[in-house]
Amino acid sequence: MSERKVRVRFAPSPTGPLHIGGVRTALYNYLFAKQHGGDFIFRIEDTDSNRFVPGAEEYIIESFKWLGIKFDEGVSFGGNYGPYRQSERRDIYKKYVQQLLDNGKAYLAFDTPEELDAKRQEIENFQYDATTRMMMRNSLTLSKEEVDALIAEGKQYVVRFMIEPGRDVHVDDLIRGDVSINSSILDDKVLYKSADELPTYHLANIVDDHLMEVSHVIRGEEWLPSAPLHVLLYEAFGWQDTMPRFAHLPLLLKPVGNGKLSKRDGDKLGFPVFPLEWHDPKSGEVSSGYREKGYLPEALVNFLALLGWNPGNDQEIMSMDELIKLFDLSKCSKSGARFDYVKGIWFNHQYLLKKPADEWVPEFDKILRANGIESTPEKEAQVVDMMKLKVIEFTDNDGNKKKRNVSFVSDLWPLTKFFFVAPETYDKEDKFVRKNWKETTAMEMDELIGVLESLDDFSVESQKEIIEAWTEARDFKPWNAWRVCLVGTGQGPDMYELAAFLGKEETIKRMENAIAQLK
RNA sequence: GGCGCUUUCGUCUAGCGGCUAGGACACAUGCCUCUCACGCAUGGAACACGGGUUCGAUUCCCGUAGGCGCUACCA
Repeated sequence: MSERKVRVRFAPSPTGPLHIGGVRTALYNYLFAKQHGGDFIFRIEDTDSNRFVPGAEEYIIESFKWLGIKFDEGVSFGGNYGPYRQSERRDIYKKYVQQLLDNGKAYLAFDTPEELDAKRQEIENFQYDATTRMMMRNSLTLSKEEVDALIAEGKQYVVRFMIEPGRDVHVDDLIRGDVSINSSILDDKVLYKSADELPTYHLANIVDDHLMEVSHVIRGEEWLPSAPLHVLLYEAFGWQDTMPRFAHLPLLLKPVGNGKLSKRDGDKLGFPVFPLEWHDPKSGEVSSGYREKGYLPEALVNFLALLGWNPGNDQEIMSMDELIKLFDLSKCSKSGARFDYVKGIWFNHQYLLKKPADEWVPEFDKILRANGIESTPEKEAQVVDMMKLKVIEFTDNDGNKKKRNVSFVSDLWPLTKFFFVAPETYDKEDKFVRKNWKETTAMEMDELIGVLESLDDFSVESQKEIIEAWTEARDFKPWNAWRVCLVGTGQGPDMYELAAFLGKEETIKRMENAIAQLK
């Protein structure tokens, strides 16, 4: 193929929020474009006026902004190949439809939806193609006068592509190699509808890709069956020399059960399928988003990149720049990938740990405030550092109690409440309390209070020196009971660190309170 | 039903004729330890099946079975 400039596009239809599978498709296009110094185009395919959803376009743009996937041209980004919204390209399509009509590659069909339904009832596996088109109402069977009359009457019609049967059509796919099908199984696809004066996907897609000089079409596998049709269209226009190269990506499958990942699966199974939270303008329904769940965009990108592709070695953590460098269409897998969101959580954990504590603070502070706690960034960063390697308990979808690493900033709250709020009551029945609070403990804690009170310097080092000398002399381990006093149960960081964080006064206050309650 | 794509641990995958079939997530165990952990170490776990081709198949070919997709005046 000719060595022309790499230009790829992501072309969603604005029928709702961006699906996570669409995000991955866009990501691969982006990686491919950037690796080759090419352009990445954002086109809106709104040729189905019935399915338009307000706000979807803005949502999609905001999603990519959050993810760090940047377009070079397109709707809202400018460029020299516009307009980039298909509903604004009506005149262009009309011209090309006419060209096909003039060349005898397409024809007008007047069959109403009802008539078509009737035919489908009448003939099993009815298909509008070479075997049936001569029994339908179209410009092939009607006289020129009849056709003109129908149009003059204002009768609605569609333009159908005339598929020549009995030909093996080959698609050279970058991921799958040569794919061929016989043109006889293709139907005479509708390319244009007079009702709304808009083309269908197939026509608009080919015309736009050609006019926008798209070099590679990287899209989901669901398009593979219609790829031969697209090849035929390029031929019909005489554009085969500049036809883009195709790559059909494997689909994202449900984590459990059968079928591809759908918009409805997400919240049902406990994970988002959309990058951003989506508020449905019609139903008012809210679907969760990765951003709102506390995912880091770079973690989501990394996770998604590896669902259907890998660099050929064991490397898993990769920045966007590394992905751009390493991405390779020929290393994409061919079969669908189950969406393993548990691994997504792990990716977020990895990326969260790479962030210095002060970068956790803004989000952490928000959560604290929501719980009525005011603190300082310094203190909050300290807490993050003490607790970021901990584990959080959660309930999975089957109602089982499970544990996992701190993977989201929001995981911190249940683990860190005691840093800011003293335990109000002490539960004698708590397993940890029962095990570590013995008859003599109150006395020992009293003694420890005495030791702490003697400290002028309440730093970790100072405490450690004095307390350790004391425990050696007395030969016992006060830490678990001390933990009960300050935390209320068996959680938290190193005791010296915790005490130093709370300060002498608060530490002793909590201890006295515990002694009084647990007596 | 028709057509196409696809098939390695539970999951994501490496492998591109000869390997004790590798890694990661998840799971289990041990070590560490002032709690829960992190970390570290260890472990269980896979080539769908049947024919070929070949000295030799996880790898190439053909079937079968399973999975996925498409089959609209939706994209």
